[in-house]
Amino acid sequence: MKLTPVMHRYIVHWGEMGSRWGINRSVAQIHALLYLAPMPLHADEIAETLGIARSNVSVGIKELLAWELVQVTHTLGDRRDFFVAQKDPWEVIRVIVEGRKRREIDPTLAFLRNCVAELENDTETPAEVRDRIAGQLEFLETLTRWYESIKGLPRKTLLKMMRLGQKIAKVIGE
Amino acid sequence: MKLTPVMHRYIVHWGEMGSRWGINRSVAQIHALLYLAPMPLHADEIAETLGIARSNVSVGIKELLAWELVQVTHTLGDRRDFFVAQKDPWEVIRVIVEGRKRREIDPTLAFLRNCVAELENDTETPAEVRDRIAGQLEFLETLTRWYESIKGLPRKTLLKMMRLGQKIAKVIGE
DNA sequence: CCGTAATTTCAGTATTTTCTGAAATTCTAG
DNA sequence: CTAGAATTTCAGAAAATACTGAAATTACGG
Repeated sequence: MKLTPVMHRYIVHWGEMGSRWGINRSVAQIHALLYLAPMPLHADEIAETLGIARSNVSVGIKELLAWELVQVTHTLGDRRDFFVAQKDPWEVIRVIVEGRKRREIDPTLAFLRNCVAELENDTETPAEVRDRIAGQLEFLETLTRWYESIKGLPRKTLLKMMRLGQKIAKVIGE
Repeated sequence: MKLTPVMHRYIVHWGEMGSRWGINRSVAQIHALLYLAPMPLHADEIAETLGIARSNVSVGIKELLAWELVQVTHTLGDRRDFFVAQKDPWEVIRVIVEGRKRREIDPTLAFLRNCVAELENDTETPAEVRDRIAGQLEFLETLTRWYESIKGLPRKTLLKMMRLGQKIAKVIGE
């Protein structure tokens, strides 16, 4: 796919952002390209457009499929896989947040619970350390409970809640 | 500082988490250590406890100071710098979110605005691409406006708003 | 089934990031 | 000032991560 200068800059920026957040640059670039592309692309075209190896695209796409940020489609008379990205930014963020929560926050919660349980009868670790870990666990639990309760709400409701929050802030700020 | 097994595991876990989120492992470990430590530590002690080079601690600490997650303190009769971490988990998250917003989200917003402006009279880029970028920009702006309005609210108010959200979710969910 | 196109795998290589240790610099007590 | 302690800098080494290309596998039309 031919990239115009703006598209080019967009993809580079997104790759850069990705790597700052612990996402492979190529993966982020593939995602950016598919996010912009008006039509489904096949792996060879992605590789050629981004100037990376075909095999690299294969691995990257697999990751994006696992994240459910990209889907496979097909055309009649073409055996190749074509890929399309989720185009709704709200949905993109939702999927990323949910994924990182499941892959990173949930295991951390389990880990902290385990630490706190062990510290129950651990006499060598200072009490202050135990309290600190317990406090952090409680904080994370508060946050995730909130997230779990609101994550399924329709977008409209979320937007209303955000506007409500802004109003409250305005009143308090005066 | 002598690490008990739980402390050791905690620091390792935190280092691991850090690197998944684009934070240098040593920096994350130094932060974890100072977060647990009941008293201020000096650089040599940090290096020895974590088994990393003194110079590495120097660089890591500088970064944590820049993030304002760690502060320097001194003791009478001791020329060395001692370091303490911010211990309140709410404050830790607040500082991290604010920092990443300033360093990454704000420049991205500026970048997207620039893209949209250029696309005004760019005939070679498909209209669909322009709309996509504009949509993403609007989304990000909605999110940051909300964040900016509530970020200064007292913790109590935030907690109330979270509980309110959970109630709304419960009612809608029924 | 067969032949070929498409895709995936993965060992080796390249690149990027992180870390070290020695040297330079800064700081302070005397 | 000066001496030594504390800290920082930074070039080079080490480690981690990402990428390539060739070979293997899979998938499909005929």
